[in-house]
Amino acid sequence: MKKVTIIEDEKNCFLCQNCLKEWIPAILAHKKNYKVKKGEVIFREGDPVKGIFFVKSGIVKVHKRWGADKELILRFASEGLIFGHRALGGDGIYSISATAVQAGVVSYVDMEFFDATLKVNTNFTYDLLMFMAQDLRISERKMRNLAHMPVKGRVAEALIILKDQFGLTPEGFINIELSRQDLASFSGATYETVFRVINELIQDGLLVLSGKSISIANYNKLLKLTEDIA
Amino acid sequence: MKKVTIIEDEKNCFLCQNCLKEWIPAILAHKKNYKVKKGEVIFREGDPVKGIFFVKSGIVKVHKRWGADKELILRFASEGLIFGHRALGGDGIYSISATAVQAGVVSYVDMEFFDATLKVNTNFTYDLLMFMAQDLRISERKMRNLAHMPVKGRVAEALIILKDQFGLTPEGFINIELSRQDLASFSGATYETVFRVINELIQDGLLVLSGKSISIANYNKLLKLTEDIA
DNA sequence: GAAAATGTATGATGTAAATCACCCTTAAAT
DNA sequence: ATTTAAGGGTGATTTACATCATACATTTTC
Repeated sequence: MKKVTIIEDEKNCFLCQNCLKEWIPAILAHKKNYKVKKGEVIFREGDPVKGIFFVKSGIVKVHKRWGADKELILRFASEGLIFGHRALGGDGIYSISATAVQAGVVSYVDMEFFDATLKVNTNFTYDLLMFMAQDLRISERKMRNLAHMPVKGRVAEALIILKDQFGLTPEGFINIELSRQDLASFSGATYETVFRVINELIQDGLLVLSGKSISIANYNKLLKLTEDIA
Repeated sequence: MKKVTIIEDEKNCFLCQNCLKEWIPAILAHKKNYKVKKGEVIFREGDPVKGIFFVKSGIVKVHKRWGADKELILRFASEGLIFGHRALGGDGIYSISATAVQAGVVSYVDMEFFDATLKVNTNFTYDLLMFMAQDLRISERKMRNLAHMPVKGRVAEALIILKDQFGLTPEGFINIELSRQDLASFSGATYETVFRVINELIQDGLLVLSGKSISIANYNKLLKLTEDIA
């Protein structure tokens, strides 16, 4: 990661916007900005925890591996989102990896300073608590899906989540460049199975492809695949 | 749920022990204690959120269903643990169900009061944040396991978690009465598959059964089944 | 600009785990 | 006390996925 200096920094800083005005100088003094390239690993599962990150621009995948060549993408952190915060109160080892899937800039503060920020800015702590409750609801739904929902439903849900998080291009395609392998890892299935499922969804007129871009042609039918009433 | 009055109530009250002394009278004024029978539903996925619960005694399973007859047990709340807190900052609908698996007493405070408690007791909010970060790490590991770990490993991990949380009886058995169906739901597999896997584990000398009770005969081998290095 | 690496596409084969089926025991309910 | 329900045990069958194999396209690298 290459360190970069950004002149105007308060405007799109997650911490600055959620903390006391009086604390902003402290944030600016501690914060470091890093440029990350596509595919660059920010930290790896098992690494010692050094601090907390925020996405300034670009997209970061948060993932966990199994064995040598299997991974599960837990979520994508896009502009304004925090990542690495699951390390709070832990054993000092990152339980997940973070890798840029689209080049951008990430902000970083060391753990000690982040902890001080929480203790000083009680409103920020409260807001973060609400945010993490939301994270937990999403995780638990995904757990249930992995245990019981067929792959088709999981792919459908993955696409809906991506559409909600990243929106659509002017042409109506889901606005994220994602490899098929990453889409498979996000759905919790293999590349080949996801490939076949997508073909079925195209046959049935729920999706339309254009190169790597995916467009949702029938949202209601796609949504129905994510529901549990057979 | 039958409401019960408990005279000495500060001693084993999760809130009292983590909040400011000055706040305790407010807690005692708002808190309600309910007796729950084995199998009794405390709240159901989809119900409107009314408040937050704490286990005073007994064991509560937190679970999420799929279709008519499939469920996944997310975790067990035992003495002193909070449940229902994922509702914080949500849409006012419980995303999970809570059911007693062993009779006991649960405490309850309404959402409004809990929210006030968070705002007044900033240390409590901080502690809860750390607790939820831990919850998130556990959830994400379980997600990864459901996606990639074979059932044998998941059953092994379930048993280790149960042993860590509930300890052992004097005779060395995992100290929780759990139906095979619940063990299967906690492992994210069907009753039949878990039954077969347990038999294999007995054959291989990793487990010993006595009626419904399970004893871990070879902890290291069991632990090895939960690791990802093939 | 050749070579290596990475992503995409698709059929054939294998298998882990779900589903179905049945019976048997124990606990709860009428 | 007899029925009903709930949990436990076990084999046979099915299936949804993963795995394997192979080919081609595209991007990156030296």
